[in-house]
Amino acid sequence: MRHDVLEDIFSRVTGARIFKNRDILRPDYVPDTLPHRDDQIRALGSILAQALKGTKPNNVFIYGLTGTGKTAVTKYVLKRLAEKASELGVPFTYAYVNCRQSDTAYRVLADIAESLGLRIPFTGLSTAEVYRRIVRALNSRRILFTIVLDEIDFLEKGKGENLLYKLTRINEELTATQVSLIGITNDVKFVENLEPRVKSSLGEEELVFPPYNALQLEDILMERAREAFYPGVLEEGVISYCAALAAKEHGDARRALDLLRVAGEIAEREGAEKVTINHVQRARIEIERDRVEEVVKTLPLHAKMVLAAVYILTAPNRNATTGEIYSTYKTLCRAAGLEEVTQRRVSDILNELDMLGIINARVVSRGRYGKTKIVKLSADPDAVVRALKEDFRVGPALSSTSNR
DNA sequence: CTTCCACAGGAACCAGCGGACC
DNA sequence: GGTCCGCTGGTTCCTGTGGAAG
Repeated sequence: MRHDVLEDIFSRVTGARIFKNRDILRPDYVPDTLPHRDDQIRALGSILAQALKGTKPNNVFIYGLTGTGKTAVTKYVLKRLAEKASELGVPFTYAYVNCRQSDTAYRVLADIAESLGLRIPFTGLSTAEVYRRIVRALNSRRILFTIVLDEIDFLEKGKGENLLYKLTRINEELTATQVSLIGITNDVKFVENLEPRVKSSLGEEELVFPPYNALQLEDILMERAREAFYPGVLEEGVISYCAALAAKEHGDARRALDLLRVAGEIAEREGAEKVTINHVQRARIEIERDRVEEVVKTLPLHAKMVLAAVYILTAPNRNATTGEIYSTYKTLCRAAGLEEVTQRRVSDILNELDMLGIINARVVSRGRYGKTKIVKLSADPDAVVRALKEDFRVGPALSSTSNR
């Protein structure tokens, strides 16, 4: 995202030599070794190894917080298994679906179909039709098929459940092929709310990925840093500092890697010879800022309007209520010549902004004075306002009404 | 103890769009 | 070219509710 062609050229010219291979620190890079995940690799491996004998492996459910290596381990084991299977001449394939990217039943099925080599249009077919095609494709050949549903909790409620139910029962419709499922989630509550029949079927085996502690994160970072950076460019303590920061946030390895990568980028940008702890501190701020701007920029129009209203009403020590926000929002809309949405919708928008971590909304009862949400900005206000101004010109309205 | 504010948030439904099918 | 989809971003109507004021 922050990759900049010119930057590379500049740094080469100015002779900054920080990164040997930056991509190794990217979150989607699957390394050859996964430190401190031997137990999980062994467990998953022994479950899936059934496939090599030509029998269907049990379905697996994998839990663990973000950045605990669930995806990496799963991909790694499946890749190795597929290699082994083709070596042994066992017909085995798998589909990997990220349910956050493909967050509807239709898209999940489309992804699965595509890994089977079917061509499925973006839209236009009914989900039932896609499902039928998958069944037909599976029946026409003889393979063991594993479906990975990563971030399964992102499937919409109701419909998603239906899909899961269907997938757990798909074997009943199949003759030649057997399908096993791997569900991955970081939301423990998701499993609790699952329909019992789906839960029991999907959870034939369960695997828990514990968070990494600071020391383990350090090992991971060391390993990657060796490949990613030139020797000696990391100042003493940088790795353990990244590890410590990420360990505080529930041992998220992705976070740790991001910090290290961005710190390196900052160092390179300013032509420093070494990556220092100060670079890491700035990296933390920059990552957060980028995230906020990215999220705000892609917000729908009225969500931006609502956010602008929140911005105007909240100062460091002042919170806003739903009612206040709604009337400010209406004023903004009128000023911009827009039709305003209902308060009901604004209430939902506030919840959405809360979930995105841009604002902080909690419902309180003020007794006689009713029940409301009190809202404050939780993201960096400067980042918010910068993103708002960029593609939507509330600039003048904001600065003239702003109480900052 | 009751009232009653100021909303929360569920349910159902809708318009309009892009896109594939036949 | 009509028909059928799913998705997004709404709408309408609604019942529910914590706790200060009376």
